[in-house]
Amino acid sequence: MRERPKIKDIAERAGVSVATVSRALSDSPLVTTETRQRIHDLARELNYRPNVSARSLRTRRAMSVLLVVRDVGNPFYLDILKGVEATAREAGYSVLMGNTENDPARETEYFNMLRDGHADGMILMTGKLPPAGGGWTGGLARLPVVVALEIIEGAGLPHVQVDNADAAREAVEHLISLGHRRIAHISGPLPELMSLHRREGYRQAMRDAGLDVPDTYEVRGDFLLESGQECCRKLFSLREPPTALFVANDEMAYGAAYELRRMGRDVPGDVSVVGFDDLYLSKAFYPPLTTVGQPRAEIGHAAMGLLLDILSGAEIDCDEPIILPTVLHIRGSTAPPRG
Amino acid sequence: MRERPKIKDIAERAGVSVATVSRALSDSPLVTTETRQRIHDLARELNYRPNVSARSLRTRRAMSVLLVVRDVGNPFYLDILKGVEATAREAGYSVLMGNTENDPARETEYFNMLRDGHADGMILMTGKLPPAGGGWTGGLARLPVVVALEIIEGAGLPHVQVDNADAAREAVEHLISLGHRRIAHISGPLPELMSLHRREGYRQAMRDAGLDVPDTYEVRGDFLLESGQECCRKLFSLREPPTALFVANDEMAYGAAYELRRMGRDVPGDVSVVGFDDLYLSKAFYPPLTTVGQPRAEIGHAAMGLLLDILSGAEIDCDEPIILPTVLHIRGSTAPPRG
DNA sequence: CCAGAAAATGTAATCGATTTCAATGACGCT
DNA sequence: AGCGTCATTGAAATCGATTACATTTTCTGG
Repeated sequence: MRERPKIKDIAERAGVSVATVSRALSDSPLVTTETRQRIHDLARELNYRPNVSARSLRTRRAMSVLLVVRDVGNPFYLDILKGVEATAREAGYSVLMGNTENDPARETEYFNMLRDGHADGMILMTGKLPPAGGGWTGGLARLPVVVALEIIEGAGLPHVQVDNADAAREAVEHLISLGHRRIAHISGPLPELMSLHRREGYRQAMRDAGLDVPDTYEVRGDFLLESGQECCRKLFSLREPPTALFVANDEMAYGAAYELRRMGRDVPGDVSVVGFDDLYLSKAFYPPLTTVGQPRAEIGHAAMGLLLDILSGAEIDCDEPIILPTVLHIRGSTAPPRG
Repeated sequence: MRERPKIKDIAERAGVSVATVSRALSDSPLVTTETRQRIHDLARELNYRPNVSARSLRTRRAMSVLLVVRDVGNPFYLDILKGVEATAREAGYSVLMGNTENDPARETEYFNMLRDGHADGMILMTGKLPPAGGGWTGGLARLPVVVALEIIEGAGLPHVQVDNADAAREAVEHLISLGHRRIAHISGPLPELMSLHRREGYRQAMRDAGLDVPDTYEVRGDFLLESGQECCRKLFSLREPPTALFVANDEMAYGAAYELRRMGRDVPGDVSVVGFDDLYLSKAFYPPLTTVGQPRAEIGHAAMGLLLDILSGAEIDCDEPIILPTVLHIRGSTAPPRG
C-alpha cells in the first residue's frame, strides 16, 4: 500500500462496506464489537488516517479553532496558548495560531478563515474587529468568537479578561505605599480599552491618595520596547521628573529601565519601575521587575471553554464577562524614594 | 442571502453553469471577459468565498504549510515566522504554527497533519523526527519537509542553517582577543547537532589559541533560563572559576548573568558573557548582551522558498545545505578580564 | 416454526468545489 | 449552402468521508 489508504481500501480488505468502516472507526454502537475491533486493527495496520478535507466538507466542522494575537513573538501569549491548546485538545480540537501585527487586512483574513470553513471558532486577542463593510457588519454576534484579554465594546461578544483598572490601581498603590508622590504613567496605545482601563486604575489610585497628576506625567506608548525608552526620555526631560513609573506592560518597562540606566539613573535607587504582564524574563531582568501577573493559562483555559460551549450550541450571556484575578509580584525594581 | 453562498448560487443568479463560475473565478481563459467580469461582480456582491474543504478535497492541495517549532513562546522564532509568512503569502499559501514542547507525541501529530491533508508541506525547526515505527520510516525523503535552524542527519531532507561551529568559534575568539584564558561553555542539550556544533566551535577556538579546556568547563544546559542559572552555579563553585562564559543561547545567558549578579559578581567586570541568538531583548538587557546574531528573516525566507520549490515538483539536492551568515554583536557584557 | 422487532450491514445521496468530456454556437471558407 | 474549426459553455464525474434510508440477518416470544 504505497498510496495513502482511504476508507474504501479498508472496506475491501475487511469485506464490509464503507459505511460500516466509517461507523466502526467512529465507535458507533451500530457495529458489532468484533467487526469494530477487526476494522480498528486493519486501520492501524494500514496506518489509515481520515482525510480532513473530506470529513469536514461532509460534517461542516473543521474541528479546529483560531487563536488570533497581535504578535506571536510576544512571549506573553505562550502560556495562554498552552491553556487554550490543552483545553482544545481534550475536546478533540486543534488550534491554529494567527498573527495580525495590527494589520487590518490580516485581521479580516482570519475572520474569513472562519467563513471558509478553515476553523469553527476563534479566540480574539487583538482588541479589534475587522473593518465594517467587508460583510461582517451584521450577525457578528452570532459568530463563534470569544474575546480574551482585550475588550471590544458593543459587539455582543463574550469576554474573558482581568480587571485591568483594579490591577493597575493596586500596582500604583504599592508605589504610593513606598512613599512615592511623583508617579508617572507610560500607557499603551489609546483609545484601546485595555490601555484606558490601566490608565484609569493609575488615575484612581493617585486621586484616592490625594496626589496630583500633571498632564505631562501621562505619556502614551505602543507596548513596544523602543516606545518605553522614548517615553522615558520624555518624562526625564521634565522640570520635575517622577520618582516612580507605572508602565502599562513589561516590554516597555524593560525599555524604560534600560533608558534610565543609560541616563545614569539607578533602578530602583533613583527611580522605581512597575510593569504589567510578568513576562517570564522579568524575574531574570536586572533589577528583577515588580509587575502585575495575569493568570495566563487560566485565561486560555476559560476562553477555550467558553468557545466550546458556544460551538456546542449553548447560549452565552455576553454582558457578563469572565473576570480572572491578577497578582502583583513585588521584586527588585521598586523601593522607597531617595531621601 | 443569509446562508453562506456557494458556487451554485452564483451560477443560478448569473444564469450559467457552476463549471463556468468556477472557471471565471479562477480567471481561466476559457470564459469571455464579460461573463468573467459579471461573475466576479456577483461573487463580490454576494460576498462569496470558496469552501476550503471542498476545494482542497478536489484539488488535493490545502494551500497551507506547517511551521513546527519547539516553543512558539520563544521570541527567537518571531522573525523567522515573519520571513516564512511573507514568502508563503506571495505564493498564496498560509502558514500554520505548530508547537511541540519537545513532546514526541506532538511531533508525530504534526507529521500526521501532512498526511491528513491539513497542510501540503512543513518547515521543521525541532531538530527531531517523529519516532520510527509510526509508519514514517520509509519514504521520509519524499515528504515535502524542510529542516531549518536545526540539523537532522541521514534523513535526506533539505536544510537551511547557519554555520554554528564557525559562529561559535568567532564568539570565543572575541573573548580570547580580550585577554581571557579561562573560558567556560554552557552548551545546549546533547547530543543535538546544533549544540554539538556550537561546542565544537568553542573547542576549536580554544585549541587554536593553545588554551586548555578542562572537562569541568563544559557544562550541559537545556536552552532554558533556569538551566543557565544552574550551570552558572556549577561553574563558579569550581576551584578555578572561569573569567568568561560562552553560552549556547541568549536565554541561558540571561539566566547566567542573573545568577552572577546574585553571587555578587559583576558582568562584565568580573565575568564576561557571550550569548547566541540575539533575542530582541538582548540589547535592552543589563548589561547589553554580546551575542551571535542569526539572519532570522532570511532563514524563514529561504526555508519557505525551498519548500515552495519542492511543492512545485523541483528536485532538491539535499546534500548541499543552504548556509546563511551570522554576525557577532559586541555589546556591554564582554570586557577584558580584571587585572 | 413463524411473525415481527431489533440489530447489523449495505446502498446511495450528500457536502461544495474542480475538471473531463461532450455539446453548442459562431465564424470563415469554398 | 455546407462543412470544418475554434471559442464558449454545460452535464456529469470526481475527491473521501458521513449518514439517511433500505435491506438483510438475528433474536424473541408465542
